[in-house]
Formats: sequence, C-alpha cells, structure tokens
Amino acid sequence: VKRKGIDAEAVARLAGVSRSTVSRVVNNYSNVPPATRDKVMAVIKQYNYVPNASAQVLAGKRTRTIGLFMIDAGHVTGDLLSNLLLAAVIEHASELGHYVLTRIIRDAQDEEAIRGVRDMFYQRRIDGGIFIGAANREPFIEDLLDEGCLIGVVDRELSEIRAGCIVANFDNEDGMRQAVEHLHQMGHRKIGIVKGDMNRYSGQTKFAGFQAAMREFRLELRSEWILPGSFSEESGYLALNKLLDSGSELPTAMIMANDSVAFGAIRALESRGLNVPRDMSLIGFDDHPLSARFQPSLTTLKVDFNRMMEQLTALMIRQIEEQERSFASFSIRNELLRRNSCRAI
Amino acid sequence: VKRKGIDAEAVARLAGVSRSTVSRVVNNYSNVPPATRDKVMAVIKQYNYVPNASAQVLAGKRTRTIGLFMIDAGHVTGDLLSNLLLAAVIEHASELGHYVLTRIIRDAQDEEAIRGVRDMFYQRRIDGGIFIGAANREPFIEDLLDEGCLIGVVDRELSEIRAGCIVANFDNEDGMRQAVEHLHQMGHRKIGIVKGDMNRYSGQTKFAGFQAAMREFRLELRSEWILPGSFSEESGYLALNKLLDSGSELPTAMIMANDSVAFGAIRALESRGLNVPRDMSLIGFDDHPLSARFQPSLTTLKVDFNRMMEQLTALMIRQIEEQERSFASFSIRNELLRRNSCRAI
DNA sequence: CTGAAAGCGCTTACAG
DNA sequence: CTGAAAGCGCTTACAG
Repeated sequence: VKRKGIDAEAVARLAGVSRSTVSRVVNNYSNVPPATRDKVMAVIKQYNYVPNASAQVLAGKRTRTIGLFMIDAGHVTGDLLSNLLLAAVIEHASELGHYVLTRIIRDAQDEEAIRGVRDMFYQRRIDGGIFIGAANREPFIEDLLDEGCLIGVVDRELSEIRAGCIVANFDNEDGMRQAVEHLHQMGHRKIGIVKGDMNRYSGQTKFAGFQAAMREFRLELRSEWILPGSFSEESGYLALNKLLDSGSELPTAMIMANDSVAFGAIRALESRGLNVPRDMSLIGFDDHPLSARFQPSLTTLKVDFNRMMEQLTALMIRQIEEQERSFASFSIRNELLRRNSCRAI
Repeated sequence: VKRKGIDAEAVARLAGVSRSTVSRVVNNYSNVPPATRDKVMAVIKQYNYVPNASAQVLAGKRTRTIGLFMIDAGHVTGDLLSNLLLAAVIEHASELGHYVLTRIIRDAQDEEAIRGVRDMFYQRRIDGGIFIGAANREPFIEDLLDEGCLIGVVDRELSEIRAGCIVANFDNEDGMRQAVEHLHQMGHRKIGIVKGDMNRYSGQTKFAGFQAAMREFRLELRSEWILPGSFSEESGYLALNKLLDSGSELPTAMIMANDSVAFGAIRALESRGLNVPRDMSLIGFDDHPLSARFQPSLTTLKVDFNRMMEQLTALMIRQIEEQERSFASFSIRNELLRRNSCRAI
C-alpha cells in the first residue's frame, strides 16, 4: 500500500509547464528563467517531489552509488579497523551526495562472490567500486579495470596502472624506517620482524622497508628472526611461539606487521612468562583502537585510515561526476607513536 | 570507455527468441519449455548477460536493496558494536541476494539528514529500511510508517504498530532481573544503577526491569543510587564521579546501562583510587568486544546482536519478496556472563 | 526559452 | 508456449 510519490508529469501539470522543463529545473540547466524555475521549485517543494532514481539512471545519469568491497582474509570484518574504513567511506561519500553499497567478500577465490561484484558493475548498480584487503594486483580486480570499470584500491603497486584506477597506499617503507630507527636509538641491535601477508602489497612494502632500514643502520638481518605472518592476531601468536620453541637466541626487539599481530605476539610471550618490554621490545603498525589501552600500551605507527578513505572516496566521486577516466594515486605517511612496549637497553 | 554489457535484445537475437522469452527465462517463469530455457541460458552464460537493475526496477521489480540507517547519538559509529550490527546486516542480506545501502545519521533532528532518508525511499532506491539507535517512536520514522514504507526497527515499544513494521527488541527486563538476582545471590543489598538514554526504548525497559527486580528481591531503591546516563563511556565516567563527589554512602554494587558505561564508571572509580570489584561490584550489559579483556573482565549480559540483525533482515526481506505488509516483532533473551567485576560480600 | 518525441532496458498483461 | 506492444519515469537532442 506504499503511497507513491508524485512524478515529474504531475509537477509539470501543477506548474503549468512541460516535463522537459521540470527536468531542466531538477538538473539545474542554465537556460531556465528564474520565474519559471521558481514556479516549478515551488511545486516540487510543496509536493515533495523527488525523481525516481531508476528512471534517471536508465535515462543516462550516474547512479551516485559506489560499491565498497571488503575482502576478508579472516580478519577484516569484526575487526575494528575495517569497520572504521567502512564508516569513513560511507560518511565521506554521503557528504558528497553519493551512496555506498557494501559487500563483504569472505574469499577472493569464491567464483560466486566475484560474480556478485561483477554484477554490481554490470547491473549498473554502482558507478565505481573501492576494494579493501585485496591481494596486490588481484586478478579479478585487474579484469574489471581492463573492462573499463572505475576502481579504487587500497594497497596496490603502481606498475601497470591505467585510466579509471585510483590507488591509495601508506608509506610503509618510511614507517618501517621510523620503527627501526627508534629501536636503534634505544640501543637495540638484534631486531626481528613478523611479516604480514606477502600477497598484499603492504606486506611486501613493509618487509622491503624493514630490510632497507636494517641495512641503512648496519644491522644484521637474521633469518631466524624473520617470521612469516598474515596480519592476524593468531599469526602473531603462532610466530612467536614458534620462535620460542626453536630454542634459538631471541632478538631484543621485534617489529610486527600490524598491531593485531603484536597483540598475538604479546599473548604468546606472556604465556611463556616473558614480559614486554622487559624481555623483548615490540613495535606494532596501525594504531589499532585497542593499542593505547593494551597492556603494555603499544608503540606503533599511526596510520591515518580515515584520511586515506576520504581522499580515495573524493577522487573516485570526482571521476564519476566529471565523467573522466584517469589514473590517480597517493600515499600517506605514518607517524610513530611512542608508548610502553619498547624499552632502551 | 566503459564497455557496456550485452542487453536482453541481443540475447534474444542470439538465442533466436523474443525479448519476452528472455525475460521469462531470467525471471524463472514456469511456462518456458526446458529446451527453450536451455538455449537462452546458454547465451546468457556465454555472454555474461546480467539485467540492468534500473530497468528492472523501473518495470516494477523490487530494488533488492535495503537501507540501513544508523542513528549516531555520539556513540554509534566508531563503536565496535554498531559496526558489528552493520556487518551482520550486510552479510545476511547478501546471503539472501539483497544489497544494503547504509547511511549514518549524526543527528536525528537534522532536517537535511531526515530528508536524505526519505529520499532513499521515494527515489525507490530501497525496498525497506532498518533503523538502529533511534529514539523510541522517533517521529520521522513513524511518519515513514504512516506513508506505507517498510520499516525495521531495533528498540521500539510494541504499541501502535502497523503493517510494514518489524520490531526487534532484547528482553531487557529479564536481563536486569538476572543482574539483580546475581548480585543478590552474592550478598549485595545496596544496589545502584546508571541508566541509559531514556529516550531509547531499551533505556526505558532496562530501568523498568531494574525497578521490578529490586522490588521482587525486596531491595531498597535509593534515588541517590539511580544515576542518569546515555549509553556512552563518558556518561558512566561522569555519573560515577558525581556519585563520588556527592559524599553520600556508596552502594556495594551497581548495574550499568551497557558495557561502555561500565568502562567509564571503572575509569572514574580507579581515578579515585577505588577498585572494582573490591570496593564496588559492577555489571554491564551487551558483552562488548572489549569486555572480556578489560581489567577487570566485565560481568555482563551477553546480547546476541548478530542473531537479532539476522532475524530482522530475514523478516524484512521476506516481506519484500512476498510483497506483503504485516506487523512482526520478536524479542531475544540475554545471557548472564559471570566474570571478574563482581565479588561476593 | 520551451515543448513534442525518442530512447534508456526491462516486465508483463494481452492475444493467439 | 510465445511474440508484439504498452508502460515504467526520467533525460536530452531536436525544432522552433
């Protein structure tokens, strides 16, 4: 029994003009004299007219909707940070008068899920799509780019980019350099790392940054102290347990691929009766919402996710509105937050 | 340069049938012989045909999109729980083949924001909308109901409901009863409360449940121990500080409107050198993601938000698909989680 | 400055 | 079982 709103036809009749003129007013055409415009606007206000979105899109307008695809390698959803990203995109898009259609993708290998994403583009439900948590140069995303879709992606290398692709990265090399420098200044010489997911570009750049910084400060890269991980709390727990089990000498400090990994690492150390920072100094990455309250509060690199999503959203919406397709990319620096998980030795 | 997909016309030509038949296949009409169906499906698969959503909607189909409106009284966004709700709705809708368009509403008094919500309905962008965090019987939501919109709402009293309204509540009275009973069993007789936002239905039912339980256990309701709050961490901090400043006798235990309030209360107590549970026992409500890790881990009522959103989403989608409009409501019980913020006296 | 008309890509009675 | 046709509510050249 949904009462349908008034349509342009009715507005035209009420205002004593044609449907064409109503449309011109709605779309802010310049060739409408103020008197006519006012007359039409009055009716629009009075009857609360709002154009049917489907009809507009079918007639060629943008959908004013962007897709947000969160690829959940087991740690995106339910994770505070991803939710922060989600909220940031929604809010910034909303400020610019655009809507956000979100999809959570549990497994980027799932054909069904990938088809769901493609469909959103080809059904013309969205004008463009933002991807978070994807592997570097994830094939199905590259395909969408090839097909001319407008794509925004967090965490992707800058090679082989093309029009319609907007890439957002954090300056992880610099972040890792700050971390190593900080530890070096505190007297640490034996420094290890738990790596992130090396399929992700950020996993690669963080590790590359770590290696470069270690060389810069003339510190030894010991393979027993370079542990694989996956950006998850669990991976930090497992990595440290394995290191402790190995019986090899321990580093005095370690850098974690992100704060979740650090939480897991601390959990592992504590379960063995070791204390952070007494027995080992730890640095995280992200400044996770929990990090300040954690015991010990976590020294970490603050990553400005909100700003990243704001810029990415804005760049995408600009391309939608201008109907242009260009390549764009930007990178954001991270800031070292000194808290209590590191000590000078 | 977006390559447009193939359209139904082309599929028809390729399959040697009419557009009508293609449409019948796509919409799974029964009166299509298997041979014809297979022929058409083959073309659809081969060319990756997917119907233009706008055209379908314009021709009368549902949008298969629901709106999710999160009213943020300063503590919804950025809050772990609200994000959990968001993710739950997106996932469950997605499983049922529906999309979710989200809007965050910072201020329910903001005319602009309200118009944005109305527009989503009248532009026919959504088939129905779910509201989280609204005041009980929020006027603009009641208006939408009056106008025949399909609405799902968390936290609303059951009076004056009508078709097209789906209401989800938690059994807060029972939850409060469990809390009071637990404290009573532990020997507490002097019990206070920090109330939630009394404009919210849950604020009302929690307080009503508290009062009823206190009477049932023949405990005194002392007005100095009934403190106003607003479901926020800050409100818990302020409430406890005020109580401590008042110089009046302290209760031995207090029940908090939710866990965030409890976090704030604990912060206030600790800032005065008081310890939970040594100096005061505290019970929260929600089982916030942080509660288990908090110091002290928080005794609380576990609220199954995921199940609530799953049911609400499913009920809404059923009404959309069946094209029916009925009233529906359900309530979910909460479970007491005994942790370390309460002690026997 | 403005109207009549074509077209966007579907769905669905209506006929047969 | 199936096609021709009307209609969904807009936008935008095209004429004037």
